[in-house]
Amino acid sequence: MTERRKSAGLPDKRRAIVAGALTLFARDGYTRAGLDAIAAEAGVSNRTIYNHFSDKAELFQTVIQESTQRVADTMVDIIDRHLSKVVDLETDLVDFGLAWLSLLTSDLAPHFALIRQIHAEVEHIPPAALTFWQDSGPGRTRRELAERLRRVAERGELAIDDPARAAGHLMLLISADNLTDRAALQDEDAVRAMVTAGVRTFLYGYKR
Amino acid sequence: MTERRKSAGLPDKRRAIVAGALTLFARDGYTRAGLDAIAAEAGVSNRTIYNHFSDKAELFQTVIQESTQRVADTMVDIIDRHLSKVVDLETDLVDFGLAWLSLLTSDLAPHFALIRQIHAEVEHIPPAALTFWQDSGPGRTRRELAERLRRVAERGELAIDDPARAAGHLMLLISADNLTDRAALQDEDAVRAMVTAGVRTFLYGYKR
DNA sequence: CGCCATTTACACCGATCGATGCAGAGATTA
DNA sequence: TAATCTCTGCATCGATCGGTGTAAATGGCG
Repeated sequence: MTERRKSAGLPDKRRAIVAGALTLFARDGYTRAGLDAIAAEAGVSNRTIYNHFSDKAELFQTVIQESTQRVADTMVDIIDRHLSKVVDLETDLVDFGLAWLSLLTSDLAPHFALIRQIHAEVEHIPPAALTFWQDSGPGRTRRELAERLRRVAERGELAIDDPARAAGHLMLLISADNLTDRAALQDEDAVRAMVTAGVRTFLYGYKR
Repeated sequence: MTERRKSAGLPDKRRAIVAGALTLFARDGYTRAGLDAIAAEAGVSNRTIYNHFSDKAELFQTVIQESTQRVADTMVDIIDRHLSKVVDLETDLVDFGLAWLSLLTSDLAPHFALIRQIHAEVEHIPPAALTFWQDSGPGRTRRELAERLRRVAERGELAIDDPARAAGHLMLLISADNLTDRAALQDEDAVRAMVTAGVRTFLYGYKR
């Protein structure tokens, strides 16, 4: 993978650091998360972190990039799996939405807390890093979803003039208010009802 | 208004502190915002802050409460102004959405940055304070909007079985991706197009 | 004027934090 | 074995921060 200098020494230390940093950055935010706590979480010496990253900021950016990469991969997978062959549109969209929402309570959950940290720290993150994240994360999944919707529309099942906007609307309607009402994510029936309602609003809004 | 102890002394000091704290909390977040910086922003001595608030945490909660109160008042005003008497549903909803979005670039803008801070700090805020904010802010506006939509539905212009959910959908569709694509808020035509598209998706999803 | 509450500047404390230096332990490769 | 690299623990530095004490200054009100 990432070619390593020479011999041994750093087998998974770097991975452990990034994983631990994700955990703490997600929960505590950039400023609150101390490097000592990150080192402890990663089971690594404080000093070792500076063998792999020059800076706390660089570590933060690395965490963002790697977590975004992994989550976007998973999301694209979900899109492809549910929307490549559409049989019954509403059923497939609801299943897609349920798979989508299941990420929020999966082992990828810390990522979404990290996203909230990014939104909060937006004034203190280099614009280049922001646009990179935007493009490789939400932008990528949105393009992928838009392309799937465009194909469905081509077959005449939906009337969509702006697939990107439609993709945005669908993602919003599926996620609904998971930010304000996170407790509801525990109730499976409530999740299904929320997703179904969102899909129907989307569907009847775009139905041919 | 809020009855003050006795005589003079604290005319607007407290207001200045809360206003300055809002500015800095919104931009820098709870941890990064220092009390010295807040005092400077408010044109007040560091020590004076502790004459009005026992704690940084208490100051933060006060800022949240007062800002939420004011913004919610404004939002309820907008709802009432645009949706009390509905003439042409789409036109009125679009106008409502434009007024709604205009808040994001108004002098109330710092509030929405503060909201992002709340979302990020959600693990470090007393649950009671969270539910209070949730209920008096987003919850209140949502209930108000839901009530308006319910009345419109009663007159037969919309088919809504769950007004609260419909209100949530409408707010989402109007705001669209203002979080990810904040640059678009500067372009008035783009904003109108976004709002119109959101309203139409909502409208055709709920139209009778 | 004189009482009283508030404000202010300044000094200070203890704690935390990011970051560095260093010396030694461990492991791998030539 | 010797050289090289990483990891580790520890000590430390400088800076920042939340919060307090204090004494002087301010200004309204009797």
